[in-house]
Amino acid sequence: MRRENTTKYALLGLLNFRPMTGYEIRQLIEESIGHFWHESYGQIYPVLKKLHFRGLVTRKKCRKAGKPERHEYGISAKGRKLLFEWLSREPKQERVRNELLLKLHFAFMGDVEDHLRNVMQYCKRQKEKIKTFEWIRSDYFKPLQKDPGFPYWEAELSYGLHITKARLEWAEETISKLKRIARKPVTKGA
Amino acid sequence: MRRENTTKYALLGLLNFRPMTGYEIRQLIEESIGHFWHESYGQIYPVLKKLHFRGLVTRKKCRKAGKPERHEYGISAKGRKLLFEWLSREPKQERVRNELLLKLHFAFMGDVEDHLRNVMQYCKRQKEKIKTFEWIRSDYFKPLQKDPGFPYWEAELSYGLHITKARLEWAEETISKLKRIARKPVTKGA
DNA sequence: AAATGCATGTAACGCGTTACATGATTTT
DNA sequence: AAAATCATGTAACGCGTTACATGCATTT
Repeated sequence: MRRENTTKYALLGLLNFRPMTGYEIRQLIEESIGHFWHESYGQIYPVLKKLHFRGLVTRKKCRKAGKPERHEYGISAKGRKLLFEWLSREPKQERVRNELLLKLHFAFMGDVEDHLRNVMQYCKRQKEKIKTFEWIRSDYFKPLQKDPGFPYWEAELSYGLHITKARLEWAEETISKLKRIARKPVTKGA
Repeated sequence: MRRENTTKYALLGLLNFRPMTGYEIRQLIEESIGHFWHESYGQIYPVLKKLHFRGLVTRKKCRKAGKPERHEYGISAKGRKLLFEWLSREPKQERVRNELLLKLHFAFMGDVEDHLRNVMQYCKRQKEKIKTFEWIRSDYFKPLQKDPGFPYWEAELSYGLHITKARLEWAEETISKLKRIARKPVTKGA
């Protein structure tokens, strides 16, 4: 079983909203699905090229007034068919690699303070994320309420909030645990 | 900034528990840190070879009675130094790619039933995971209580529980949302 | 003796990242 | 005119996966 290039489906899905250039795709990813997906230019442009070669997207030179030349890509009927076929399939499970937890697994070998600092940093990031999510919900989502995609986007956001809050809770709990360890090293304990 | 091969640190960390063969390493990963880390043989063996070449691990032929030849690797002083140096550094942030959420983002383009099925599947897996975690806590952890690493491993497990419960909650919430959509498609709604 | 399983590895492949190259446009 | 920014790409690299190869030991 060969590995599946998911990038191509991400691009097809985005192009099914509207035609876009590679640059716009990247920007849209950042601002709309950045919480759970990423693509780099070094991936986007070659994949677009390949999709075009395979007839899954159309490509149109378009030069807007006072702008450098750009290529606008749009999904083709063939591409849409492939996208729908992929959409109907079960998502493949992500394989996680959590470096923070890996380090914690070895933490007793090193300095507690280092890991405490790491978890505190982690904790801070979760708090920031939650603020962002709440901003999205209250401001960014306003004009989208009538969109057929809205309930799904709401579900995505909710995912982010649930997970991030869980991480935050864990981090706070773990910080106090690490603080106890730092005060009372096991090698010296009763 | 070149990409960092984390596999090498994972292996060094595990070998710092005790000397092991590649096969044993793989097994240990599966049973101890499998919830947040993975390595394949095709990665483990070459990396061990490279680590040996660089003098970060020692290698010893060891043939146990009635067993095929095997190589046992152990961490060297140099390797331990590198491990500790890595341990003290801040973990690099993971870049997520959540295919389930990506599909949800495009879900309104396709069939609600497909996505409902996906989320239900996801929900089921979370329930199973929670059971596993609870088994680990009640049974697997028993003999480890006195280990200096124990509080950290407890924290790891707690991470798994927090996250998995959050995912489960989200899944249940999302299932009812999707069921509502399935009954009342937006294109026909009031 | 054959089949299965254990254990160790190599080879091929391709995804994805980082760094670099290019040119046009806007700003200073 | 120079610097910064926008936009589009290519090239090199290497991590990690999958598939394959090998050989010994145990089971049937």
